[in-house]
This record gives sequence, C-alpha cells and structure tokens, in this order.
Amino acid sequence: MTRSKPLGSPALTSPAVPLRAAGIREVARQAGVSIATVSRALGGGGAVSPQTRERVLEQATALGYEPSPLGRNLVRGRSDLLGLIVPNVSFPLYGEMIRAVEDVLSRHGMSILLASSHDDAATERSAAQHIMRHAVDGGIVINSRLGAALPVRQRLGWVQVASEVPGLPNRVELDNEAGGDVAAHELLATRRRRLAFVGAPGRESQERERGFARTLAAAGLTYRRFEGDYSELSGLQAGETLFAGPDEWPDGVFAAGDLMAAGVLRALHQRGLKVPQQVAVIGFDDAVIASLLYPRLTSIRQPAYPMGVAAVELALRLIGGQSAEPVMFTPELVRRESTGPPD
Amino acid sequence: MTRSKPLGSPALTSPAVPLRAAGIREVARQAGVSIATVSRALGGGGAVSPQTRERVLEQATALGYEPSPLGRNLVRGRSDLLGLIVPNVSFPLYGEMIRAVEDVLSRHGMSILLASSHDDAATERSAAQHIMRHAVDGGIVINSRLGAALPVRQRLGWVQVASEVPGLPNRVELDNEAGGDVAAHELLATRRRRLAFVGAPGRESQERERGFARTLAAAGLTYRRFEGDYSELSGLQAGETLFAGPDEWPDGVFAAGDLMAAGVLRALHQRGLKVPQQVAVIGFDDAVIASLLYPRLTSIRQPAYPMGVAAVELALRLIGGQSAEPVMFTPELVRRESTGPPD
DNA sequence: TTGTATGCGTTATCAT
DNA sequence: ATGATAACGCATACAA
Repeated sequence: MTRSKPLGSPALTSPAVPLRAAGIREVARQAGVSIATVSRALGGGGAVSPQTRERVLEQATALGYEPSPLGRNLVRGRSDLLGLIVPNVSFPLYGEMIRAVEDVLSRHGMSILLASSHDDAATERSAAQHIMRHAVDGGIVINSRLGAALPVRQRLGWVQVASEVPGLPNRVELDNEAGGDVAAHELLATRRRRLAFVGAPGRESQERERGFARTLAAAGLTYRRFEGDYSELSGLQAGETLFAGPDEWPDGVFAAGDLMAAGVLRALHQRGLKVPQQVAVIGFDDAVIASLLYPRLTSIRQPAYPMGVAAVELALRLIGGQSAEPVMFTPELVRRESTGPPD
Repeated sequence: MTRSKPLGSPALTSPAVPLRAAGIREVARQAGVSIATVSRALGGGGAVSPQTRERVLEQATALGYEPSPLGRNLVRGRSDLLGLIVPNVSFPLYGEMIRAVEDVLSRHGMSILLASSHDDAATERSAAQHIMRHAVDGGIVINSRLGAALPVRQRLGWVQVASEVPGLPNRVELDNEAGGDVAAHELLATRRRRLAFVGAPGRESQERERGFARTLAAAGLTYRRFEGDYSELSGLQAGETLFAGPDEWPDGVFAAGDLMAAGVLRALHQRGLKVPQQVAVIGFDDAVIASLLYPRLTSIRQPAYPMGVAAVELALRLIGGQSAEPVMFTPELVRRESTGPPD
C-alpha cells in the first residue's frame, strides 16, 4: 500500500462552531425558568405547563442545546452502553452477530462498545477491563477463553456466547454435536461410505467430531481424520493428504469450518476430482463464503444473527433485573452443490 | 434456525457481589485520608508520599475500588470514546477497518462506539446522533452519504473515510481512478483486447470506470459495460449477458467489486470457459474472498487496514487540537490466477 | 504533602 | 406547576 501526498485542501484545526455547547442553565436563563423546569420540559418526566414547555423547547433548539449524557448518566447510574467482546471483528460470522446486537440495541436506545479478544485470554481480560471502565450496563462475550474467570460482575448482565469454558448460567450456545450428527446423516443419505473428517483445535471442533463419529459408529462405519487449524491452507493440505495415494479415496469429507472445506475443494480441483459426483464435501458455519465457492458449499449453518439477538435479549433482561436462562441453538443443514448423489 | 428449550442451569437473577461497588470516599475513610489524596494516589497526578500511596492502594484493592469513568469523564470533559459509523459491520472490508481503528485506539486507552448506517442517509444521521449523545471525543464515518451535512461539530475531530460526498477537509480517500487504470494496464499487458467492465451505482464505481476507460482510450480501445449492484448475482448476470451470443466474447473483464467478479467467474464456469486462458478477470477491493475463489482472483487491493489506521490517527490529531490534512491512498494490483497470458 | 472546597451537567426530592 | 437544592463520583485550585 502506498500513501501518497496529502490532498490540496486546507489544514483543519480550529473550531467552526461555538467552543462550548449551551448548557441547561443557559437555556433556563433564556427561557426565564429554573433548570429543574428545563429538565422536566425536555425529559418528559414531570408536569410542565404547555406554554412553559413551549418557551423552553424554543430556547433549547435556538441555543442548540442537548443534554449531556455524562451528567445524565452520572445521576442515573447507568450509561445505556453494552460491551461487546469478539475474537475478531473481521470474521464474517462475528460480523453477523455484531449486526444482530446492534440492531436490537438501537431499538432500545442503547449503543455498543466494541473490543476484540484476538482469541487470547490476556487480551480478552484487558478488553473486558477497558470496557468496564466505561460503566457499561452489561455486555456480551463471544467465544470467551476466560469464562467464569472474566473480571466481570455477574450482576451487570454479562452474557457469554459459545464460551470456551462451559457451565456458566448466563450463556448462549450452539449444539455443535448435533451439527456433526447432521453432517454425517447427509453424507450417509447420499450413499457415502468412505468418510473423512477435517478438524481443528478447540472445544467446538471436538464436539462437532463427536456427533459425526457417533452417527457413523451407529452405522458401523469409521472415518479418516486430519487436524487443521480452520485456515484454507490447512484444508488444502488435508485434501492433498487424504487424496494422495491411488487407493481408497474418501467419497465424503466433513470439515469443521467453511474455510477448511474451501481448501478441500481446491485440493479436489487440483486432483481433477468431481464434486459431488466423486467426492461430497460439507463445511460448518455457513459463512458467506460458502455460497461463493465453486461448487457452492453445503454447510451446517450456525445461526449467527439469531444467536446475537438471543444474547442481547438475555443481557437486556439481566440488566432489567429479570431472570434469564441459558439458550441453546440447533444448527441446520444448508444443502447446496457440494453434496448429492454420487456419480 | 431452531431455538430449543433452555438448558438445565438455574436461572440467574440476583447479584453475587456487593450491590454497590466501593466509592472513593469509602477508600478515603478506610485509608484515613481525604478523597483528594485518594484521587491523587491513584490518578498519578499530584504528589503523594510513598507510605500514603501505599495505604491508599492497599485499601483500594481490598475494597475492589475502581474509579467511576462517569464521574471522571464529567469533570475532565471527555470520554475516551471514539464513534465509528460503518455501512455494514459484516462486510469484510469494513471489518478490516474496524480492526485497524480498534488496534490503534486501544494503544491510546480509548474505546470504540460502533454504529451502522446501512448505506442509508437517515439511518446514518440517527446513528451519528446516537453516538454523539455519548459525548464521544471524536469519530469516523465510513462511506458517508451525508458528508458535510452530518450533524457533527467539526471541532470534535470527526473524520470521513471514502465519503460519498467529496470535498471535506478531514478525510481519508482511495484513488479509485488509479485503480481502474491499473486494472486496464494489467489486461492490456496480458494481450487482452476485447474488454468489458461490470460496474455498480455510486461514486466509487464511476471513478474506477473512469480510470479504466481513460487508459483503454489511450490504447485506442473501447469496452462493453454492464451495470450491476456489487452482488454476486449481478456479476453472474453480467457474465451470462456478456458471454451469451456465439460472437465476439470479451477476453478480459474488470469488475468494480470482488463479489461481482465472483459472479462473472461462475458464469464462465457454467459456459465452460477457461480462466485465464480464454478470459481474464479482475476484481476490486481484494476482500478475503478473492483468494478463496476458483481460480484465485486477481484484484485491485483497497488497503482497508492502513486506511483505518490513517483515519484514527487523523481523528486523534484533530482531538488533540493539532492540524491535520486529508490523506489519499493508492490501490495496488494483487496478481493471482485469474489473469495471465491467454491460451 | 495533605485537606478543603468548588465545579462538572444532570435528575430527583421536597417545598412552595 | 414551578423553584431551590441535594446528590451523583470525581478532579483540581487553593489553602494549610
């Protein structure tokens, strides 16, 4: 990347508007009332005579007055802010969740304070502290590495989504095992018998494999396995390994992530194998890329948006002092072009 | 998606820790000093005797005290918050920018307040107001539809990235025209002569096309064009249209976005045309998906992360009262498998 | 070095 | 219906 010389516009440094925005007292003075009345006229709380409210509103808009959230929050004891900690902002799945959180929140007049954990415990901890320094009313942690060790007051209304540390009371989860189960069923239903699994480190992949393995075992089948790291490259390597020799190629592959499935597809292209005629491939997550691949990838959908919605609602309920219970989501198969009858 | 029954954990409703966190007075009392001394001991501002500081710190940690950001912000007149308005959180390119902003910000002890504009002027306006209600020190707007009409006090240190409304003094831009130019050069260099452009509404696509057209004109060439909407589907339709008849197929296509390029690739697959042997394809943005496509897509890279960094730094400078000038970035060609010598 | 006192901008309580 | 005033939690100028 290159940063060329600055554009021709003049440097911007000095303010173009009054240094100090008008405060409540100024409005009160101009309107000839007390600050208490101004607060009532605007806040909608108490009773104010129509003509007084009229005058106040008039002066308020004239002076461009808007209540300071700082002062307001100070006295109310809350900030209308919700913390959100995600492993990686630029990962599409998390983007979906963020979008969900934001959509719900904006309906409640709240905003979201964002931070990343980079899948690292220490970073997550400092992110949480950072966020709490802003007096958020609550928060959501996605894929927490810390779990209960999070420096968070439980009462604040913090919710964990797909936490790496299970067992917390206030959480939103995905039934990964059921996902693996569905994948196995789809492959079996399309008459695949020589199966392979491409996994990755971490609890989620393990759970997906467990469901996969259990269903295969029930059908009297085993499978080959390859350990990747959720990257496309590791999927490519998996594919190259699985389809190396001339003997006994798998005719069905289940990858614990769409990126790895993409890698497998690429290996298959390079070997000149037809998908799904010769080999069926199933991914996990159903990220946007799934439908962009060639052929379009069948995947186990992780309902990111609904999970995000559930998480905020849980947090909001907690903040409101209401009771709340954990929620479990079940993934669903999204059938596309990479599975189907063989040959 | 399915939401199954709640998990077995007990409902969580009542606080597990002291209702009210210890305040500065409590610490002062326990340490036997005044609140002013506590403030100094912790804030690092004034001078405090070592033993006093010792005692204060001791009590502070013992009581689990942490200064309220609300009170602090109120008196300091700033919040250490930066607003960030993006069109769509789940769009990878914006994800990159968000990541950049966050990385830089965290180094300055600041946090980011996020909102989406959904590429809609009204939504953008309300998002901005929402954000400003939290007394942010400044902000960044990506792809603003409002431009100078943004309800933002210039002095606050707001920066616009790739604004739809040009001419603002505090902005970060991409030289789209140069990008189109580079694309044209790459196609010409690989001996393509029957070219096509797939565009979309908006200023950015126009600029990219302008650069493309100018360079082709200089070579005495024209091109066919198709108007899409940045979606894969529109790219697919473009491809189907361009390669419909038996006559005079293009041998090089430049799409104003990677998604549309993906659509073109798919159309080419369906027609059984070889890329790049028969047709070369170039996308724009170099989003993550570019290298996931088959074949891997050559694209004009929009340096999202560096642009994000530049934007925060600009904002930070503005907030600090320093002068700042607009910055222009130049896109670069990322050569992959979808271009190269014909046949 | 430490304490006192004031102010930040608002809401809420209590009189009037 | 309206006004005076006390918080809210902290930082800081000033006095000691």
